[in-house]
Amino acid sequence: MDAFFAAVEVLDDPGLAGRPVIVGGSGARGVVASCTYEARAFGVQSAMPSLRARQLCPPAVFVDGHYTRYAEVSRQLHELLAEVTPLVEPIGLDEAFLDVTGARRLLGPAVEIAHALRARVADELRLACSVGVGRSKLVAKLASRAAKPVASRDGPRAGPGVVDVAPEDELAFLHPLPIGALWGAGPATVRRLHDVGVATVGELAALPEDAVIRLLGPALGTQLTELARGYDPRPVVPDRPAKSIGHEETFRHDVLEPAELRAHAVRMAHAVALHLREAGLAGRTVVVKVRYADFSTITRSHTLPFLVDTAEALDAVAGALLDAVDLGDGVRLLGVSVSGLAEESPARQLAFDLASDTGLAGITEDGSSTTGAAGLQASWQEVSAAVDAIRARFGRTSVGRAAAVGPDGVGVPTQRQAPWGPSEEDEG
DNA sequence: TCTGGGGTCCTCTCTCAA
DNA sequence: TCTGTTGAGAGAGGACCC
Repeated sequence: MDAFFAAVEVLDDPGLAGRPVIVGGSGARGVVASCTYEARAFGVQSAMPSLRARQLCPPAVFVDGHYTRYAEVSRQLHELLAEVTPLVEPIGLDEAFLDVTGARRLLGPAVEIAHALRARVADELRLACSVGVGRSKLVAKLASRAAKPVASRDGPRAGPGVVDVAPEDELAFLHPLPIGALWGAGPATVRRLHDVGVATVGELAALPEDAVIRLLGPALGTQLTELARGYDPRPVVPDRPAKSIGHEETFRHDVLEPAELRAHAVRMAHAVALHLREAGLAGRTVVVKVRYADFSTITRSHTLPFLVDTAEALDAVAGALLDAVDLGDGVRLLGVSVSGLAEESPARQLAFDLASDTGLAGITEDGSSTTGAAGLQASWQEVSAAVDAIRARFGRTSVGRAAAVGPDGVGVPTQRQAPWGPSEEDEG
């Protein structure tokens, strides 16, 4: 999708059409999540600090964003894509890979499917998208980028909309591109390659693979060499199971008090537990992430011998991990996440663990307590199920623990509408 | 300029058991 | 019993994606 979040905002408020619109956290710690091509003409980009964006584009209209609305449009988009082929692999809310190998007999060549898809998205969602057609994910992705509109000082210039790269043209298409165009080559990798005089995909393709492996390690070295030579056998995978679920927040002001940080941790444990149960999942590894005032970041984790999905069990582990963390000059961001996910019922697992009497001791060497994690999981499981049932009937904010009251004052932590940093309103 | 949030994957180090 | 090797798993950090 082209400038997805910003385009949805313009769709919902036509008064914004033709103006530089920036969706993101408008506060001092916010970043740009998306912006219209009118804003891009001023040099504004995604992930740019909002303060910088404001300097570059004084006439910009800042919108805090409406995440649930974007998710709703995304669902409509994916329903539409699923009508083309069942082989749809979503990449975030606004992108997807489609394997149309099997759809070609019914719908025609891939490039025709691409044009038809663009027209349907424009008709039914009233949004613009760009489509790349290629033999591999890499080529399709880069082709879709080439199909997008271009921001210029005179206003947005329409792109081709659809770019089709034939197999025999792949290397001619890939090799002039900057190295950062390759999937997996971010700023750090680009720097390392620039240091050895490699700036384009073609220059990387000409290097011996073992030299790239020595520079970047076996996994990334092999991957980038193969991509640079046009070899990308990755299939389109429709259903990727989640590997972790978490929640993190950057605070308006650095947190210095342990008690305040613990209160945030309780709230986040509730948010994560809710998300886990809604997904029908439970996890074994609890991870706490702390970002300090100087932006340095640490993580602390603990793997339990049993699955948990209740806020109380998550909070017991997260709290013990947090107790062992030095708050330093203040904490800017706190995150709680769970990995080692499984669909298996925690109740069944726990019954087994209790029966075999394994792994129910505490986790910290200094004796601080998470000894309750197993007991809490067992005792709160039924309560959590009952709370879930009440929320399913009366809404997510109908019931919750007082300790988990969020900044918006509701009794359960909710997914924030605009998860890209505190807004000006928050800071006011 | 001063850096969000939700994720995935890779690498390195350490510990423990065989 | 002690030592060295190896592999698995956990923990931590970093890079990357949208």
